Amino acid sequence: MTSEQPLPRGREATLTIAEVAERTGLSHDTLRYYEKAGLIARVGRTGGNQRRYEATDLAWLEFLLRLRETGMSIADMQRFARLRAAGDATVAERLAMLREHRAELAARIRALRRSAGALDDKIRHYEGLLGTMPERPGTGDTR
Amino acid sequence: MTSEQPLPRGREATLTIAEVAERTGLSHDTLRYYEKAGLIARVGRTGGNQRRYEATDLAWLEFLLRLRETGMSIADMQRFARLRAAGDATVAERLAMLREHRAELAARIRALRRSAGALDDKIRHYEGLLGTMPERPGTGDTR
DNA sequence: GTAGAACCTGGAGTGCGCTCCAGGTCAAGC
DNA sequence: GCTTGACCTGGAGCGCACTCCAGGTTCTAC
Repeated sequence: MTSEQPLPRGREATLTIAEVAERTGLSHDTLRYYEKAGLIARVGRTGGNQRRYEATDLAWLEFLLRLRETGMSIADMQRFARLRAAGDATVAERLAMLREHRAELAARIRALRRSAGALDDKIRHYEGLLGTMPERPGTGDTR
Repeated sequence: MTSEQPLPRGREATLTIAEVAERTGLSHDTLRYYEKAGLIARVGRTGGNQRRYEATDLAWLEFLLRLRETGMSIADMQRFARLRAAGDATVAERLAMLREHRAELAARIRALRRSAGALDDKIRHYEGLLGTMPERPGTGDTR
């Protein structure tokens, strides 16, 4: 044992990049890219410079994934991450960002539902052309 | 007047690329790109080779826009357009494409709603931190 | 008939969000 | 101690869906 003790707390509490990739569905490359881009703060390292993610890193990544899934750009996530890193003084601004994003998301969902309706019309039109019965009435009720 | 009569039917019935761009929100470049990519059949031309769109072209473009809005890739729209161009024998295949796309869309909408809920939780968390009243309860009811 | 705006083509360039690569270092099991 | 697989870095490359450009032609209004 040298004087180096890379990870003080419970040895079970950290994850390798492969484990985080598995849990999040992100690739190793994307995880490194997100870190380089400043979406996540520099992750803890072993003495040999390999990443060891903590639970908080994982939780933050999962939040980022939700933002991504709802269509937030990397640039906006960078802005949010910067605010978060700047501390409590930015809470109001972060809240404003989330509210705005939430409103855009609501609009997107409404637009998708409208388009879904139009798609259903088109599908019914094609079914009429074929004289086909609708397939399993109610395949995915999203209206 | 030469022997050329570029557009036989009613003169009011066709649109220039600028007019179609205005109506669809697509740029001139995108309209030409879609044509080159085979998303729309070659549009009618004047004697001088300038595009004159007909009502059916516009209707098809609007359908394509709906597919695009619901997340269909250009490659898939190309496939659909090819089937359409091939005639009635492909109706069943087109219907299958639309049904599959519709199912994916339903799944996407469900995922977005789930994420919207998580976002709402986060927003409430931040509101708690600030001791703020929620802003206009019910800004965009999408749950 | 002419000016200026609108349009044409082929092809290069752009921004986004990754993804891949080369050339190394590190860690874990035997 | 060695092997083998996992990991590291900086930077190049990619696929998608456009967007821009150069250099030329056409249309419309006067």
